[in-house]
Amino acid sequence: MADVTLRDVARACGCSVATVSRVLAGTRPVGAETARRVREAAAALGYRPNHAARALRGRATGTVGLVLPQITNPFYPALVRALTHALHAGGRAVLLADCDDDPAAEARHIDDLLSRRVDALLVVPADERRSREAVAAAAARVPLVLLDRGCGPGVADSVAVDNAAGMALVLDHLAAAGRRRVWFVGAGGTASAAAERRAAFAAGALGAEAAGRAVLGDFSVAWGRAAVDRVWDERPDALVCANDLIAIGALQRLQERGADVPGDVAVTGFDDIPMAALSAPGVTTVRQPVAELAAEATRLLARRLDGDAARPSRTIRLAPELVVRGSSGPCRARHTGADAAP
Amino acid sequence: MADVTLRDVARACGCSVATVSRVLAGTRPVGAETARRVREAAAALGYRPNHAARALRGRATGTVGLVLPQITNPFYPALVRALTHALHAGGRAVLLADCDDDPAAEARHIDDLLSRRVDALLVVPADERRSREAVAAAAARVPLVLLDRGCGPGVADSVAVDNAAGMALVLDHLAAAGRRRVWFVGAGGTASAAAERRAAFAAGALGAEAAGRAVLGDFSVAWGRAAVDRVWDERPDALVCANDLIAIGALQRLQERGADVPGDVAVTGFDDIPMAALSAPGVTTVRQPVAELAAEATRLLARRLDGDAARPSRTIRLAPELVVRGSSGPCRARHTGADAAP
DNA sequence: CTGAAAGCGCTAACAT
DNA sequence: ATGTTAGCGCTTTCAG
Repeated sequence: MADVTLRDVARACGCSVATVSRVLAGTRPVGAETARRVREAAAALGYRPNHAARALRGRATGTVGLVLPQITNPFYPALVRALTHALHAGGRAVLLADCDDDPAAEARHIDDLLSRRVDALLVVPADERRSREAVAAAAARVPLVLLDRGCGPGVADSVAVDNAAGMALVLDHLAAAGRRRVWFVGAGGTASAAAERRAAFAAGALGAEAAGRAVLGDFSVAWGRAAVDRVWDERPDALVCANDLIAIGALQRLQERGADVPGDVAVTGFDDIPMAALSAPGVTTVRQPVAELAAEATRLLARRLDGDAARPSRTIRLAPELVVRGSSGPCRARHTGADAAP
Repeated sequence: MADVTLRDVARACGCSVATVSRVLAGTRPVGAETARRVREAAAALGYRPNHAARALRGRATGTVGLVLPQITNPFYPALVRALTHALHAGGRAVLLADCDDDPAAEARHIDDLLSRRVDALLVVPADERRSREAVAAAAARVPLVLLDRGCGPGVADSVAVDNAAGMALVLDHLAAAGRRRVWFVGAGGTASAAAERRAAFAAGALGAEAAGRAVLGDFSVAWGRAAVDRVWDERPDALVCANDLIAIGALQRLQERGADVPGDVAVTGFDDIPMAALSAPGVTTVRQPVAELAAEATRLLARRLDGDAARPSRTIRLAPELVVRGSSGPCRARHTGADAAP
């Protein structure tokens, strides 16, 4: 069961290691007959190239690092799936690291991945500001693409959903449905998705004073629940949540307090995680184009990998899609209060 | 920005590469003063060991392959998180592969990971039977631990939840609550979790004819919904589902058809995915001990890696925990029919 | 078109 | 305690 090397194959088919290497890598023209013999011998012996040796000799490891802030955030599994499939299709392997939303852990992981000589890095930064240093340093050494969240301007190539456009879709939808007391339930902090979504709400909010109708917490179900208690007395007729987890928490708590959703209050989310379709009513949300996100990210990587590395960084924003579900259905007569009968 | 090698460090501090290597790897005693100088120079130059070279020279890559059937199954993110954290803590990196439930893709990924010289493999096999060949072949080459699902007896070390014990917990709970017309909504196929759970239901079902009260589909929300329509006319007072996704689908469909859960019908799941806590009512389920699963798996790996590789394979079964939520609350008077008033 | 040979960066004998 | 040296398996000049 000892490993079969190029030398073994060369010996078996009576030619040199160089020839075998050339046949198997397809680097240079080789005699047709020789090539056949080599391939046969390699197959017979069960030859498997040693990636470590290849990596040492050449420059590439055929490996890409994927750094996530929190794999348990239900938005990421679909993204991971799309990315790994795209990368595997290109013959690369994926080294995965999860940071638990901790920029220090993120920096350590990036460091470790670099010392493992990944050909490139895909990073969903934990924090727009505090991730910047490690990301910028890494981007100077290998092609690096930021995904889903940014990290300051010009740091690296980046591909993300257009958060502003997504919020605009939501606000238009609610306005068209006659919702007037719209509150934003957002996330604080400096993760770029959080910041962009709350800025977009403020910018797009209906009327001047509406921009002030915002409460901030984090991207969690628990915060969604708490936020309902915070805004309850304001009698909102719509809660625009910064992601689906918040929306699901808000929906639950509203129902516990006896509000009719969507009759009294509409609720919207962002991301379109699987759970969003499964609550009752389903959560109206903004779908992130996960497949396109992954495709664009791998395209950017490929461009860096076999193009000039020095090109200025490029930012790609993908258009999101509004997914209308029950949670933003028709509202009933206004000013009836949350606990009134229909 | 060129890479700093051992030679550079050696030159900078006036000693040999061997000494530097010894200091940095801590393999052999080195003079305290020299060691200090070496470490200083390494830090000053920003030396980073080249894992490819290390892997080529020694035998280990410090890398473990993790092969999953479907990362988008909401049970896995928590498992991936626990595993990657445990492995990173041990200085290893994790190569991730997702198979889309396809044993052929699984075999290809295992093959690729082996040729990348992973030190070990963690595999959640896609199928008990059709994964066996690739898994057995891989287990002959590197330490391999099966997770969450088995792959036939004696193929490799394995750690999983005790599915039979979990089902027993559920059945006891329902019996104690007075449920008598209990149906099993399971998954067909040969994935071992599916097979074990349906066998456990049949074995533990209350009464002889109860064992026949089972319908089989797959591990999905859609199947849970469809299953309700299949068993509706039997007027079950409890649906024991083979996992939480099925349970959530069943719960939804029951409510759509006007059944009261848990008044008319109790619903239970398995796994305790995040969603299970978020439906209304919450889904009573069997919690998989994810942290322990990951801990045991890494312990088994460690044992193989620095122990004798030839030891007979060992199977570890972890006790699950029943999590009681609203979906299995008190039932009301029996034989009233699903649409009767309280 | 093919072979011989020089390393990639590192570790582990083997010397000193 | 430290230095010297021989490769790990592969790709890639450089000769032939």
